[in-house]
Amino acid sequence: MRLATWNINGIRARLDFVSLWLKEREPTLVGFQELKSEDDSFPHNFFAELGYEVHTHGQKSWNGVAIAVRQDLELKILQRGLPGQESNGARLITALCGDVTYTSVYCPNGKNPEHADFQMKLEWFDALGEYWSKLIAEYPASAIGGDFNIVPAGRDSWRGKEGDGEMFHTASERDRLRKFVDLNLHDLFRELNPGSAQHSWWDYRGGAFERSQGLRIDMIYGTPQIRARTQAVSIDREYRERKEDMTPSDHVPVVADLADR
DNA sequence: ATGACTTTAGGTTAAAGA
Repeated sequence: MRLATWNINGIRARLDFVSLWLKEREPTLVGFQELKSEDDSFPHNFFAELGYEVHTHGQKSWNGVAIAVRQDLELKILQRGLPGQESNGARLITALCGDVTYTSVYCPNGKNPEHADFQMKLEWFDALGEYWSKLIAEYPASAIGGDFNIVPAGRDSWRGKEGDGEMFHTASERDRLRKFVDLNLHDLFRELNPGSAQHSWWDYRGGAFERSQGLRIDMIYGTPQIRARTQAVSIDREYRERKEDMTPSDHVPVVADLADR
């Protein structure tokens, strides 16, 4: 089973890139974030022609998450929307495929520590922990992939330790992320690539990608059962490169390969 | 440098992103 996560920054603007990537990677389950599309206008036919069924939790203009599954597999949606946080955007969807649950999350940005959205971001992570605790009590083989909008540690930022305290690197954000991960979750990329300083996002502005000024904010976490089955995890850096007249997302996919049981 | 670039909504610009 190949799991992936990708913040595609507008699904309708990214169809050419998504098509190339699905054909090359052939993932089993994909969590998408930042659809920027309502459920009714989601391009289901486009994905069906590529062999995928997509379950969406969208909204107009902003946010929006989805889970795509190879159309020969059975999938059941367990949850749309983070309980208690629905008014803060369409940011979570959970599916069950076989004995594995997969959740796609788009965590709040928070803007800056002085903004009201910052406190909302912290509370959102608390709510995510509450939801996750209940989910894993019923489904011990659970994974969650998405844009967490927090840099876990110094080596995950182009700024290194110098970034500590800056937005996305603050102690309060990292405390909330750590509290969530402490629910016995494993950062699959980090554990299989312990010394790596790869990133998953680069600003569109100022030539950040060419200057290697990125952040690792897109992660896939798994419970111990998922961790035990994980064989390889990679970050698809090449999908940040402009191809012909196609504009990439500012995020790239993260891909995890799990052994079949 | 409240910058840079890109998306959406919908309008001749603004908001949001990280």
